[in-house]
Amino acid sequence: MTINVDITDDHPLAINGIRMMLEDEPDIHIAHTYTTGAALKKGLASQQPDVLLLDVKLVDEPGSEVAAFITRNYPEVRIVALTSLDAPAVVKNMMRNGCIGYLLKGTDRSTLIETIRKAYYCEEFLDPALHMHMRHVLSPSNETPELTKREKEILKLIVAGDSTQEIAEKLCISPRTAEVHRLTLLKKLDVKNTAGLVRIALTLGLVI
Amino acid sequence: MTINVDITDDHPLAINGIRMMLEDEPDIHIAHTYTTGAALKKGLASQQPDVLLLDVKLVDEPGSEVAAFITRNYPEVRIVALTSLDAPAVVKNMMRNGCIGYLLKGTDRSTLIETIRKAYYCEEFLDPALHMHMRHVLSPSNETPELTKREKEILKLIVAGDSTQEIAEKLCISPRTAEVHRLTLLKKLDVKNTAGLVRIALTLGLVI
DNA sequence: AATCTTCTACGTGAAAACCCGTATTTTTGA
DNA sequence: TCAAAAATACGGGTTTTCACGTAGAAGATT
Repeated sequence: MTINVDITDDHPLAINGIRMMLEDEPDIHIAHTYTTGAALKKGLASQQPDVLLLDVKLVDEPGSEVAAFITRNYPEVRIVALTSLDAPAVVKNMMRNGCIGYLLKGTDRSTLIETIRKAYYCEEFLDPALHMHMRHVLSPSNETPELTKREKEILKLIVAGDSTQEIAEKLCISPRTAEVHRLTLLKKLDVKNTAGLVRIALTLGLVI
Repeated sequence: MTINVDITDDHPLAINGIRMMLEDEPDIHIAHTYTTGAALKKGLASQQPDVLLLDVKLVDEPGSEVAAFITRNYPEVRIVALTSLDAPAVVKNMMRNGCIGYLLKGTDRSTLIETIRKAYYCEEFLDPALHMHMRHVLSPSNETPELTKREKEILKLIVAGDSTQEIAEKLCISPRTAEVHRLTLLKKLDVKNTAGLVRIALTLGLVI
């Protein structure tokens, strides 16, 4: 039995690091590695791995959206998020989008291997480093509402520094409407001002 | 002749990746590796490398400040920034704080080795991937003003979501003064609103 | 067909942010 | 030591953001 593993990380160095950790395992085979979400999607079209190690921050699109895409189109691929981000909202976001495991990049070799084997058998695994704080976060009572397409659009413009007026002009909508979206974002992301929106958007990888 | 190299990166995986790239070079010896700025500073107190590979984003403090600290206290250490950030302002910031080289994490093995050797002989080296766009950026006519200690303090609070009023209370200064600092930041960083401040601060690693 | 969500649009008012100044004290550095 | 830079504080004004509403149209889902 051989577990085929794909790796997607925008840092070739990180890919090398993972490869080094796995190369002595006879039952784990690194099939393909990708550095962008686009390359990954293209590669998956022709061949799917058993387990995919997926970075949360990619250069071309948010890892959460890549995960959602894969879950929708290739549900048999077990996705393990592998990242340095340990914010509860990030973990929540990735798990909700179909990841079966979540590892921090500070993980050691044996944990990485164990996680891959568990993922292969469709067993969920969270990094021990965040297990403690995550249980209540991942409970249904603590759901971060998902953002709509429009809201993500607005959020990107806010991060880019556009005012409500400018957003309205760019999207050809009323300033009132743009403002409503802004206020909805404040509530959904549970922050109180623009600074919070930008910070959340950047740290959660909601925008590129 | 052996070049002693230290590596500081908050991702152990990245450290492994770098180590793998360098382990077959007889003249390069990896002396110490660190995952935080604090650990690096502590280690440097007892032993300094010839060349330090330094990530721009660390968990405990901005890489630019670590670079400034090392340049001030251990000027004989040649610092090579090694990061995935390719924004002109980031490069500028690191070079100004004493780095002699700047590599992107997408770099290949031979470039990494060449850069380390050049750094050892105090030769400057910028990643070819950004060489084109950087020349004019690094010219003296295009200087980003440095932020004062107080301004960095204010900036952190802004990123944290505090209003001018709240900042004034926390720092025990007049709201007017807090506002002046905010406006100074807008001008120095050449953005037009709070969203821009937060974005710049986070992408440049000015705050943690 | 009915329902739910999303996107759209509007009103009002308070708070915050932003832009133009001036000016004193403290700190830094040449 | 003397000049420059930084930190402090204030006035008056416009623009933007934020909070509290209501409500119709389009689309998806059940």
